[in-house]
Amino acid sequence: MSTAQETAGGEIEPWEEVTPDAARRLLVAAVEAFAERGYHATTTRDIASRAGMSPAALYIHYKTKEELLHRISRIGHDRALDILRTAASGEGSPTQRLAEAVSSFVRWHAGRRTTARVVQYELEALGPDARAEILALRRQVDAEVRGVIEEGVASGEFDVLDVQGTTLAVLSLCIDVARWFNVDGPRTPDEVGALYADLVLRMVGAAK
Amino acid sequence: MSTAQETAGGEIEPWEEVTPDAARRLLVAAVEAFAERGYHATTTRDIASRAGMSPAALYIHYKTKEELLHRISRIGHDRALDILRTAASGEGSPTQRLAEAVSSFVRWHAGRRTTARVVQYELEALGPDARAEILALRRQVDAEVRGVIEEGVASGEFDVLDVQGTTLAVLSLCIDVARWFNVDGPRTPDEVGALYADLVLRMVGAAK
DNA sequence: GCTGAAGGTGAGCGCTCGCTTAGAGTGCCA
DNA sequence: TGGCACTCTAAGCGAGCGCTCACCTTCAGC
Repeated sequence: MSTAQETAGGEIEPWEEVTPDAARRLLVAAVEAFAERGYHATTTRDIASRAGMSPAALYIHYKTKEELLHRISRIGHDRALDILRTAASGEGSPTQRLAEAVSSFVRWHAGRRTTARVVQYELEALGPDARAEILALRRQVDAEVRGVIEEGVASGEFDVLDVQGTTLAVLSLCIDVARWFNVDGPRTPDEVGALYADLVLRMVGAAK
Repeated sequence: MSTAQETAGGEIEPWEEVTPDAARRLLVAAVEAFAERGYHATTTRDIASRAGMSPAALYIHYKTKEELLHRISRIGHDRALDILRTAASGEGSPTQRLAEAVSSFVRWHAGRRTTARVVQYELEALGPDARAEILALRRQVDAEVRGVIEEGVASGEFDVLDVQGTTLAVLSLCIDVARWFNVDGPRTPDEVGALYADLVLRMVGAAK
């Protein structure tokens, strides 16, 4: 049995590590509000009322509004890094692992779009210390993707002129999904993941 | 002689259409502030003081803070669309025109990063009417890129399974440049433009 | 020299923000 | 049953927000 709860849709709810229950409800409410309006446009009163609590209740579980963002960003980056690591260190050729990394990373950005939006676009609202901690995680994200591409180049499967530039472009493509993906749109997260994996394999010159 | 002024760096300053001078200074100050901190985290006092004026002066030239964002977004989208139209309707094969479209669009996002950030990421701060107007421009942006890809498919130069999905991915790649590009980083806008044009041609299966 | 339009300022209004405080309700254990 | 720890609320503080208003300066036209 998984340690993570699953929703009706079969998607993993990644906030089970946040306790007690009231703290988790506040955090989930904050993710939704930050994703919809952005950190600065969200009020603590809005977060509390979404969680069905009074404004003061927020400060029992979190010192400041920024701490809420920090917790969300930290957990979200951990999850994103975990997804990439699992794919990058799995079995199979660099081609297969890059395809799996891109498709699972994209699925996460599309399927958990609200979280991904906060994680990818609200970084600058963090203070210097928290931002530095998160930036370290992002360098690890970059390193995972770059590693797979380097292996593919070394094995001769890939044909890449600028490894770091291509790494950046691959991540760029995946991350931007959080900006445009629409749950009510014509594509499922799985479909976008498959399409983007194909496009990325083309970008690195992998044989089909 | 061009109707646009040029800076010392040779880059076109696109705000010459904004008059009088004080209104332009306020608008340029707002672009910088919105790009740095986001629309909601920027105060009208900050904008005015960057322009060397008192807080009240802003309201002589603009009805509200949101009108400033609207003007910036409108002019920026017009410029972005103009860049794409010029490239897409130019001479040469679909391959050449797609490469030119991507490289010039990316150059704009990198070289005029502050404007591009506001244009691409502060859309949701606009009210319903203004947002609808801007969304119409974005559909035209999409149509320009899709048009070139469709021509390449029709001529047999491109090998694309999902034209609309690939169009979205191409635009996605270009737009995300505004998020990560760093003026002090190792790459010039020209270099990123050339790299991304190459990557996009690979994505559409164009012969090298 | 006078006038009106245009562009500017200092002061501050009404409001909402993030956050605090005093105290009430609830359940656990001696 | 009493007391304590924990959780939550009602009320509201000080600060800073977008924006306004009364007034000042500059300058072209007569």
